[in-house]
Amino acid sequence: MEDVARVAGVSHQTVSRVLNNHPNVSSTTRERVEQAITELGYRRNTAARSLVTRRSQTIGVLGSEMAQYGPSRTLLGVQQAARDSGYFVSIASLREVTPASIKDAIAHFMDQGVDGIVVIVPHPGTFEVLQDVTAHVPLVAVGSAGDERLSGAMVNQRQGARLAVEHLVELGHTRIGHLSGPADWIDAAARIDGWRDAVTEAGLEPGAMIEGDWSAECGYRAGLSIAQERTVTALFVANDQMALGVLRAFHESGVQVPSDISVVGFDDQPESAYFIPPLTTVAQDFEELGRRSIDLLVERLEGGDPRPAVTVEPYLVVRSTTATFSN
Amino acid sequence: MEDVARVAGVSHQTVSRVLNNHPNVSSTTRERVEQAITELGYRRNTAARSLVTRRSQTIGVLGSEMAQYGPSRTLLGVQQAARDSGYFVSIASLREVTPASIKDAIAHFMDQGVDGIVVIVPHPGTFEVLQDVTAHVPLVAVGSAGDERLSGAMVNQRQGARLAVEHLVELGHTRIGHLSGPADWIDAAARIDGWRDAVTEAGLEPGAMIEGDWSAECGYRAGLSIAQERTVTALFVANDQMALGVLRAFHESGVQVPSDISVVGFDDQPESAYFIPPLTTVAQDFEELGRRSIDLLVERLEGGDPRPAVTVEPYLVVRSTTATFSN
DNA sequence: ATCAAAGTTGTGAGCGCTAACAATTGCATC
DNA sequence: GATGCAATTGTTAGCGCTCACAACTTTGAT
Repeated sequence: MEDVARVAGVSHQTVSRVLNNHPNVSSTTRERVEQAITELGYRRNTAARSLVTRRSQTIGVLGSEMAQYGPSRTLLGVQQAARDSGYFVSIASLREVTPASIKDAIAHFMDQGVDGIVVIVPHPGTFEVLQDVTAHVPLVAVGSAGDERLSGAMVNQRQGARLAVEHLVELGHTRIGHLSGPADWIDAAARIDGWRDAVTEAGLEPGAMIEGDWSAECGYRAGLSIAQERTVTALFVANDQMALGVLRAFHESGVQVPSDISVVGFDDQPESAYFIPPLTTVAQDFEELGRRSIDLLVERLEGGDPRPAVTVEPYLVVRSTTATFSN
Repeated sequence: MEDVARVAGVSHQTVSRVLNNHPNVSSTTRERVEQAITELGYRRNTAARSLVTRRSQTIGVLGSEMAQYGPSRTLLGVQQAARDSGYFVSIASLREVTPASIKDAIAHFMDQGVDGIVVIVPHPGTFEVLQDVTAHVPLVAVGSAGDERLSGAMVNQRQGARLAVEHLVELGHTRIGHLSGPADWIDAAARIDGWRDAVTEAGLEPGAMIEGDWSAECGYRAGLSIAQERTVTALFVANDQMALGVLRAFHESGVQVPSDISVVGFDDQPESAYFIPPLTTVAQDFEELGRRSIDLLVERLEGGDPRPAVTVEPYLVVRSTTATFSN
């Protein structure tokens, strides 16, 4: 910086002012300094800057299940938005989600001196742990509806489930089952509620519900038992991976989709359009979710008042696993 | 730090020595200092430390296609290994891979003052761009076989393709086609070579090859045309997503898998076991790939000599899309 | 011409840490 | 008991930057 100052014929402080866009710098000096900067290829030292400003321009992203479609996609949005807002993004992904591993990761971020933290951990216990932690920096949890202080953007899961059910009701189905995610997951619970509400509102009895674990394997097993019992004519599955397993189980069991049983998934992964048959599913914009969460966090970092959580709306994508029921 | 020193009754420098595991500190003082540290909940300031040591303990990870299975999985390994080695991980994922966006991301990392960079960008042009950049820090490119100076760990793609072909040959197939990835991608090219070599070595003529783009959609289209022409009895597909599309195309065209045509994929995504029918595929350990690459980088960061690239071996997972050919 | 107010630039200190060196201590040797 | 050496501890400076404040320059009104 001293070098730049010398070349531009000003003091180091003036260079600093140019760099920080201070108002009271004459345009001629500013130009001279900027020229010196490009001439010398000068880049300001982040460590020194952080030392005095006590801000690192870094956002920590705490994630789990990062190999899955939803979270990895959300991370993409988070990362892009953060970089666009001039922040560096540091990540820590949890191999296993335990209070200890969460605290460990938060400590890691505190050591690093991050300015804020985004949590992309869809597990239920997470938020209680986070409340204890009090990281001394703003913290936003993607998809959490729990605590006002730490809730980021979230997808209206309930509405997504409603969309799926209403579609099935319109097709004339009266016995609509649900293969859910683990009931203690926030998202899974919301989808269960949405399913039950929408079915009830349509004047129907909720069909059988099976609690799954999000995996294709468990979808397969659930599918086999549903195929055997045949108590429902339509099945709302809480994610596309389980739906894949269900489709295979039905295929093996001789259950025709959609003529015997209709199936609706959730997530709209890119592959879902190529399932056999192509999957009708509820799409959610994960990247947007990430982006919005960062916007919220950045606003808070730059001194804005905590705003209410924002909601991203899902939408239905109709493909070939749903058809009118006519028995 | 001054506070800790006061509590422990020593100078700040001694505290620093304890923190950095310097040898010449008596065990009694060390203990006293450590106790003071936990008592005060002291954490050393990274920015100040970086300022004087000129190292940030941060590794930058440059990625693209992060929503895909392979890259996101690799990132997981990279991230874990880096954290285990005491480094922070900063990420920048490219929305589109262009020389400009790559240079931009590298500049971002240089601004941040990362100690080293890992590149997880499977696009071919990347490496030429990286050679220009000369980031002034060690740089490792995952999966690159090109330049000695920047090659990290890589999967033996050629061997993977060979495994797939040999399996098909053993089953009695003589007309083995290939649905490849974009031919200018490093991985795709290696798989093409491996396929051609293995087929030739078995004393056969290579069957038809179609160049795809990794997507399920393109697999679907390729599958339709292959089903129509029926010039091969076995198809080696360069990734599982395209294989999914192929399976659907065959299903729609009335081609039975595996009795009419056998199919082998590549990657072994978790879903592949639930395709209809379950996919025989070549598995590769992406996390290991990431871990090894970081090990290489860290070694270089800590002053080790540049070592030759390490190789991760893939293996075949036989499921239900392959069967003996007997016509 | 004189002064106040605003605009512009420079000076000095210090953020929290580590590296180099200086000072002190303990201990074996002569 | 004096001497030398190693082990341990303390002192000082400075990494590159921003902040608070001081100093200077311009402008326009009196």
